[in-house]
Amino acid sequence: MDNTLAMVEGEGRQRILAAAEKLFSDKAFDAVSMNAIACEAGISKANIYHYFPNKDTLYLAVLRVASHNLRAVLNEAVSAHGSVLDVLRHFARNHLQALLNRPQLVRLVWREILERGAPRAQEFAEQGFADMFSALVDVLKLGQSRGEFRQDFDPALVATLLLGANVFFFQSRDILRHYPPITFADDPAGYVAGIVEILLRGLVPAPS
Amino acid sequence: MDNTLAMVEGEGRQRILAAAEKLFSDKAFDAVSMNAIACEAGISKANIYHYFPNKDTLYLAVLRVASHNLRAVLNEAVSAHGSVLDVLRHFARNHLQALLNRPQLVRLVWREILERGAPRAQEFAEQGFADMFSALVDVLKLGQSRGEFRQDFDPALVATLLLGANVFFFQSRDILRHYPPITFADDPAGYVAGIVEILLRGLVPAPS
DNA sequence: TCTGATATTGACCGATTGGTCGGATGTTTT
DNA sequence: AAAACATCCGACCAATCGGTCAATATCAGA
Repeated sequence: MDNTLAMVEGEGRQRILAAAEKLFSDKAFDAVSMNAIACEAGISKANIYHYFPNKDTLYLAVLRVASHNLRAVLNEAVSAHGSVLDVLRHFARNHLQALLNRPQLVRLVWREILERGAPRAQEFAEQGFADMFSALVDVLKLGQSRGEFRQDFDPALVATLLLGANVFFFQSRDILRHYPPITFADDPAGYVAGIVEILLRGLVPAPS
Repeated sequence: MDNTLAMVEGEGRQRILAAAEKLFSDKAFDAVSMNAIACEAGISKANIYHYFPNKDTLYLAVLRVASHNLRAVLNEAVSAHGSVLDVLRHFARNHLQALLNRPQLVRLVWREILERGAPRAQEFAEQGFADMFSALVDVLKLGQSRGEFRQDFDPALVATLLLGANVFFFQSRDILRHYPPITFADDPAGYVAGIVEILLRGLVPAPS
């Protein structure tokens, strides 16, 4: 019976996890030392080993919670209502906004996806993908069954296209920014709106 | 007057660069030791320092040549002729094919883009971007001026969308593969064809 | 054949790495 | 109070890190 201060069950653990998440999201696994993590967490290095048996386990734990949180954030951003078209628009906008709101989590998980030879936690990433995909594919299928979308495209392909556009925007935002003809680098909402509009209406003028 | 064998001016240099490129493309900077590079190149570690003053310089050199080669490969893939529509299709297909043909180069450059706090060679990446973008934007603008495309979209935005779709496909191909509703993970040509078709015609049925 | 320059190496260096250990702090339970 | 427990840390360890250096091997031009 004391939650007086700093003793609320696993407080030390979470301090370590938070510090590790912060550092691992900026630099790669080998570029982050246990010393740096301990320093960031304000504890001693040896103390980390009281909670985690080794560096890999700690990293795995960080990745697990990060993936879980990111998944929650993204799933939360999905829910919408109204016409299929509105749902699609909301989905795209909220998805990108969620990515931009939690850059640490996104970078952490995405780096793991890109690293080779070490499928340490591909399962996590796949779970996140699965959720996004199925939700988006469902929306598209609904649109098709309602006749609001044409029937002759693969919903999974369009889902890939849309999610990819958002992820790409997130990843290369800094580069896009100092590139003259691009005006939407700092206007994610405008970017998404433009993309969705193009997706819906296409590049080719409608036959009159 | 001897190119008999193994003495063709900077042969040692290139061996080192090749080994470093291979290792750096799989693992991050700190995860690759000079020892590993020397071993991969079949020489001694000390010998590396005869050609490169330190690890950073070597990495920079690797990134420089990789970026240059990637840029050449991508630019080569761009050239096309025929109707604007055909040019666009060729562009998209060849661009993705170029990415898939040189996964090492792409991963190397792209990792550098994603790493934080160390803009070691962002210039290289930006150059590659600039080329692709301007080429693609030009195609789209041409289509607009010819009236083959509608006028009310931002060419830079569509270029981002298309390039992003390809990069995203390249990056997350492994994940896409073991995801049931996706049938195009091993069919890049089909993927690109589907994407371009959607881009051109849009999701919404043409008004009859 | 001598000479100067370029390649190449093994041995070594200080620093840092991930990880261990014994003991010093409490806190809780008995 | 004392045993039992979780928490925390300074000091230490072997291994590896990036990097240096003196010594050799190789070879072109004289």
